[in-house]
Amino acid sequence: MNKEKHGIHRIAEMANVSIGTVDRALHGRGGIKDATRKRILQIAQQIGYSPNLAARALSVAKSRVRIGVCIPKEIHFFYDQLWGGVLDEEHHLEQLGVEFENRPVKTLGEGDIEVFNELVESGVDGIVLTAGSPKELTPLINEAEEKGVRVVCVSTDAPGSHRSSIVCVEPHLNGCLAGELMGKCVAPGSKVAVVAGMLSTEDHRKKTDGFSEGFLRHCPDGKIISVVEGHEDENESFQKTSELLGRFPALDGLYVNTVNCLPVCRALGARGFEGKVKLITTDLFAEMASYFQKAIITASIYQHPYRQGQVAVRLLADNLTNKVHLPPAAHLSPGVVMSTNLHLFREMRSTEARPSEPVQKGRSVVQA
Amino acid sequence: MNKEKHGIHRIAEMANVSIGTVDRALHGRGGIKDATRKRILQIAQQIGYSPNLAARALSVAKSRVRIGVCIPKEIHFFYDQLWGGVLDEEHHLEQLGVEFENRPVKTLGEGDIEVFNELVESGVDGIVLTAGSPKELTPLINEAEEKGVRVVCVSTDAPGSHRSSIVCVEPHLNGCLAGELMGKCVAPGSKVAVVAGMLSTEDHRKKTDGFSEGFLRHCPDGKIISVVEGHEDENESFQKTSELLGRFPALDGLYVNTVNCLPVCRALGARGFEGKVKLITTDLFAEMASYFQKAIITASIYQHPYRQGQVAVRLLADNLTNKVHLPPAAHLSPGVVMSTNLHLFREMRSTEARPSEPVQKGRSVVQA
DNA sequence: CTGAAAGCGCTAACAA
DNA sequence: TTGTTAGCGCTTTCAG
Repeated sequence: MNKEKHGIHRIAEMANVSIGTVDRALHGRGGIKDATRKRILQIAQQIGYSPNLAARALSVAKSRVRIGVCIPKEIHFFYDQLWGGVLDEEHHLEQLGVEFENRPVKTLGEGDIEVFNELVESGVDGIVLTAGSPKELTPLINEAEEKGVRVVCVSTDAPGSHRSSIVCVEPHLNGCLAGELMGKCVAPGSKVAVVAGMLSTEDHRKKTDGFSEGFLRHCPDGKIISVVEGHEDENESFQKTSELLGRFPALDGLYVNTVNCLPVCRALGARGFEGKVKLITTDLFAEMASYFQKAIITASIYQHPYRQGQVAVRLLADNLTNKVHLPPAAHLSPGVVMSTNLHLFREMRSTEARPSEPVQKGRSVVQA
Repeated sequence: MNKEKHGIHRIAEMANVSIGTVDRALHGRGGIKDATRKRILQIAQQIGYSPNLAARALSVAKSRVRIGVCIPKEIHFFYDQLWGGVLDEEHHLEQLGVEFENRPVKTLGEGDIEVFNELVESGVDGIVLTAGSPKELTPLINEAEEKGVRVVCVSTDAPGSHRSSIVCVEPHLNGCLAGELMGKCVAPGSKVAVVAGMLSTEDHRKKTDGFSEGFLRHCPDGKIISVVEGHEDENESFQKTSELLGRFPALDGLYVNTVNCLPVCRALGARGFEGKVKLITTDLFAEMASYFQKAIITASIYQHPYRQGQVAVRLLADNLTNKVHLPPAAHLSPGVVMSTNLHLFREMRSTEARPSEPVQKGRSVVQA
C-alpha cells in the first residue's frame, strides 16, 4: 500500500531522508552534508523534479511579495490601456500571493518623485514606474536598487539610472519604423513633414530622429521639409498643420509623433488633402477610426500599451517570486495599424464592463 | 489576541458560520439555507473577497486538469514557434497543477485523427488542436464537446464544428492586410501578382481572396494580373516566379501567401528586380533577414505563432481551472515586419539554450 | 547535520 | 442545513 508520493516527499523517500533535508539541498541552504546534497540533487535531476509553485506561494503567503506601481492616471488613450494590462496581470498574480500598491499620478512626471519615495518607504520589494522626471528620479532609483528594491521602468525610461529593466517600444525605433513605412508608401523624391509634440521632450525628439533616419534610408531622394511642434495643443496643432499645408501644397507625407493626431486629421480634411498626403500617426484611440475609414490616416504606429503594462508587471513579479532572471530591457515591436486590422485592437472595442462579481472569474487573454 | 484571519476563514468568522458553509455559499452548492447564503455573499462582497488560487490549485491537485495538445512537429518555421508558446505556457501552468499531454503529429493533418481520438480516450479535459483535416475531425470534435471535452483550435480551424474556441490570425484578414499594404506601397494603376501555395487549400485561397479585396480597395485602378501556385516546392516556386517576371516585366508588386518565399526572393534577385517589385511575404524565419536588408522584401505579414500557442493554452487552462468564459474566437492582429523592426522578432534571435537546471527557474516573458 | 511538525487557504468527504 | 477534518506540497521553526 505504498501510496505514490509527490514532489519533495518523493525525493525524500527515494533518498531516505526527511523533506527538511531535501529542502535544504534544493535551496543550497547550509547545514547539510555535501554527500547528502549531491545524492538528493542527483535524484531530483533524475525524476525531473520541478517545484509546485502553488504550494510554494501558499506556504510563503505570510512573507508576501509587494510591488508598487506608479503610472499616470489619465483616462484617455495610452495610459488607460497601460493600466489595463497592469491591472489584469495584477489580478492574476494576486491570486498567487503577490500584493500590489497602486499609486497613480495625475500626469506623466507630476508628483512621481513623492510617490516613488513613499513606495520605497513603505517597504515594497519592487516598483513599476513610468519615469516622467528621469533626472530627479535617477538618484532615487539608484538608492532604491542599492537597498534591493527592483525598479522596472515602463514606457518611459530613466536611461542613466540603475533600474533593473525597461519595458517599452524604443522611441527611435518607433520613429524609424514610421519612416520606413512612409518611405515605402510615397514615391522617390517625395517631400514629407513631421508634426511633433515638443522637441525638448526626449521621446519626441528621438521619434523625430528615428523617422528621419528611416525615411531617408527607404525613400530615395526623399526630403523632410519641416518639423513643427504642436505642443499637444489642439488649436496650435490644427493651425500649424494648416499653415504647413498652405506653404507646401505639394506635400506627400506627414508623420505625427504624438497621440494628438485629431487636429492634424481635421486640417487635412478641411483643406481637401485626404488621400493626397500620406498620414502616419502614433498610438490609437476610438476617435481615429473614422479617419482610417476615410483614408486620411494611412497607418498608425501602435505601442502596445496594454502589453507593456502586462509584461512589466509579470517580469517583475516573476523575478521577485521565482528568482527568474530580469532582462535589462524588453523592447516590444510596435504594431502597424491600418484600416484592415483596426478593429482587432483593444482601443476599438466598446469598453466592456468590468465584471462585478466578488467571487472568482478571471479575465480573458489579450488579443492585440 | 484575535489573530487576523484570511479569506474564507475571515468570512466564516464574520458570518458566524464554519468555513464549510462559506464554501457552499461561494460555490452555489446545495444544502444551505438561502438566508445564510445571502448573508455570506453579502459579506464576501463587502470585504472584496477573492479566492486564493494557489490554495485552490493546491487543494484540488488530485483531481488535476489535463490538457492534450496536438500540433505539428515540424522543426522549422511556424510550428516551432507555436510549440514554443505552448510549452512556455505549459511550464507556467504545470506549476499550478495543470497537466499536459503533448502529442505532436508529423505534419499538419498527418495522423491528427488518431491522436485526437487517443486524447479523448485517455480522458483529457480539454484539447488544443491544429485541425489539419477539418472535415474528418469535425464529427469527432462535436462528439468530444458533447462529452464535455473542450476543444480549442489554434492556427488552423475546423470552422463547421462545435469547437469551443479558435485562436488564429484570420486568413482572409491576413491577406487583406497584405493587400492594403501593397495597395499603399505601389502607385495607382499598378499591376501585382500572387504566389500562393495551392488554391485548393482553404487557408491559401482565403488569403488570396483577402489580398485581392484589400489591394483593390486601396490601390485605385490596381490590377491583379496573375495568381500562380508554388505547391510549397522550391523549384516550382522559383520557376514559376521567373516565368512570371519574364511575362510581366512591368510587374509592380508580388505577394507570397505561404512561408515559402525564399525561391521567390531568389528569382527576384536573379532577374535584377530587387527594389522594382514590392514583395510582401508571409511569416518569418532567420534566412529571410538578408532579403530584408537587400530591400528585396518590403514587408512580411507575421502571424505571431508563439503568441497563438500561448493564448490557446492559457485560454483553455483558464477556462478549465477557473471557469473563465471561453471566447468563441481570439483573432490576433497580424504584425507587419519591416527591416526596422525585424530584429525584435523571436525568429531573429539566436536559439537560446533551454535551461537545464532541475530546480526552479522560469522562462522570461515574450516580446514579439 | 537531520528530523518532525505546524501552517499557508482551500476543497471535499464525512459527521452531526 | 451546518460543522469538522484531512490533506494538497512547500517553507520554516524548533528539537534532537
